Amino acid sequence: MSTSFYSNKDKLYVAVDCIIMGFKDNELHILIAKRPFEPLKGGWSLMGGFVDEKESVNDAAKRVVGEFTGIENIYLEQVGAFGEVNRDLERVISIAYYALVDIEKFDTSLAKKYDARWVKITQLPQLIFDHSLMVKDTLSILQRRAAVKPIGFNLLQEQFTLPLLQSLYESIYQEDIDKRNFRKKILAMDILEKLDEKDKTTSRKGAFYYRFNKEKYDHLLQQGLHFSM
Amino acid sequence: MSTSFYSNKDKLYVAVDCIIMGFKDNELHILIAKRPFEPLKGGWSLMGGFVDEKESVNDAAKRVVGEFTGIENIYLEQVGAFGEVNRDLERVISIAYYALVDIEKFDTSLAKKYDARWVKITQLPQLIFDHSLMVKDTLSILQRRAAVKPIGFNLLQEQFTLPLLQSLYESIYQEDIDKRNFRKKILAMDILEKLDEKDKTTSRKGAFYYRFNKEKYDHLLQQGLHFSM
DNA sequence: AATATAAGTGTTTACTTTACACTTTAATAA
DNA sequence: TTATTAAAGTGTAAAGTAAACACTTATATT
Repeated sequence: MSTSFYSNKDKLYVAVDCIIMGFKDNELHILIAKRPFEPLKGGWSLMGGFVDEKESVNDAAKRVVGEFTGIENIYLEQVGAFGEVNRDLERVISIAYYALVDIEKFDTSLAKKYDARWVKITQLPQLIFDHSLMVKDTLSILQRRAAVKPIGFNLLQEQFTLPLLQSLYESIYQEDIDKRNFRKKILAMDILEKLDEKDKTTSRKGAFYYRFNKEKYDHLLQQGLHFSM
Repeated sequence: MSTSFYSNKDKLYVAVDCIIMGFKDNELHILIAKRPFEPLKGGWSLMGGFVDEKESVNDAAKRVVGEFTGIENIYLEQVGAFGEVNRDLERVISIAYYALVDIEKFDTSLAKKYDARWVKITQLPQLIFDHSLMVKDTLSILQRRAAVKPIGFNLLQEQFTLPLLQSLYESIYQEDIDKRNFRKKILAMDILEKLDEKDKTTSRKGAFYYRFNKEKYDHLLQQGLHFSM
C-alpha cells in the first residue's frame, strides 16, 4: 500500500493534443481528423489522447503521434498547457505538442482508419475546442525556433534541393524570401552537403540535391556557434 | 447529473509551480520556501499549489502568486508543463509559470508565514524535484521575451533610473552592457518618459527618474513597430 | 576650493540585412 | 540541329544595425 500525501486534492483529466506538421506541395500541412466520439463528434480536431497514469506527458505525445502516423523518432516540442475550465465539455487539461514529420513516411492506411487528412495550414477549417489557438501558438513557436535552429530538415526527406528548402521556409514564415539571400545564408552555415545528383522533376535544368550534415552541425554547435535565419 | 465521456481515462493531480521573480540589490531574485509538508519536507521549493477542479490553470497560478506575495495583477507567463512520471513522489503534472513582481510590494509577513525568502538567481540552492530545471527554462524564456517586449518594468517601481534599468537587463542577460549603447537603444524606443526628479541615493550627481509610458507603447505597437534589445 | 564618484553624452567601425538582374543548364519542340 | 523555354544558379552595392570606445558633468563631502 502506498501513502498519499495529496489525497485531499482534485484530480483532473490530462490530455495531449498534437499539431502534426508535414510539408508537401510547397506548403506546411497539418494532420487533422473528424472526431469519432462525443462530445463534438464529427468536428475537426487535432490528434489527441489522454495521458496515462503510468506514462510521462512527453511519452504520451510520442505515443499519440506514433498511433496516428505510424512514424517513430519524430521531432517533438511542447507548445504549452491549455487549462481553461470550459475548454472541453468536461474538465480536461491539455498539453499541446507540435511534431515535424516527413510526410512521405506517413502510413496512409491510418488516414482511413481515423478519418484523418493533411490540410494546408493556410486553409484549416475551424477546429474544436481551443485547437485553433494551439495551431496559432505552434506557428509562432515554429517561426522562432526555425530562425535559430535548423529544424526544418525534419519535414523533408534525407535529400532535398535548395529551392524546396526555401519554399519550406517561405511556408513557415508565410512570406517570400529572396533566392540569393536565402542561399547565401543557408550555405554560409556550412551544415549542408552538396550531392552530385540532381532532382529533375521540377525543371529541365534540375536542382542539385543537398543533405543535412548532422555531424558538422553538432560540431559547430559545440564550438559555440549560433545559427539564425 | 452530468454525463462523463471520458470516464475510463485516468485522472492525475495537476499542480502549478511559480517562479516568482523580483529585482533588488542589482540582481534578479527568486522567492523560494522551505517545504512545510511531506514528501521532502524542509527542502527548498518553488511556490506551488494544486489546480482545483473549478479553476483554470492560469487562475491557479495567479492565486498561488497572490497567496505567497500578497500582490495582485502580476505579470505572469507560462513556462511549460512538466510531466515526468517520477518528478514528484506521487504522479503530479506540474505547469510552471514565472511571475515578475515589484519586490517592494511584497508582503513581508508572508515570508515568515511560509518560511520563504528571496534568493539571488545566481545563488540558488538545490531545489526539490525538477524545480531547478523550471528556473533554468524560465531564465531562457525571460531572456528571449525581454529582448522583444519591455517586460522588465514589471520588476521595478513606477519610477526608476536608467542605471537601475540597465542593471536589471544585465542581470537578466547575465552580462555587462555598454552604458551608451544601452541608453541609446532604450531611449530610441521612445517608450520612456523622463521626469524632473532625481534619485540621489546612489550618487552625488543623482540620476533622473524615468517612467514607462504604456500609452506610447501600445500606440507604437498598433503601428506595427517592433521592439528589441 | 578640491576631491571623489556615478551620471551622462557621440562618433566611428564592423557586421548584418536587404535589394536587385542576368547567366546557365538541359529537356522539348520546331 | 537549332531555337525555345523555364527553373536553377550566381554577386555586389546600399542601408541599417550593433559594437567598440573615453571624456565631461553634476554635486555631495572633505
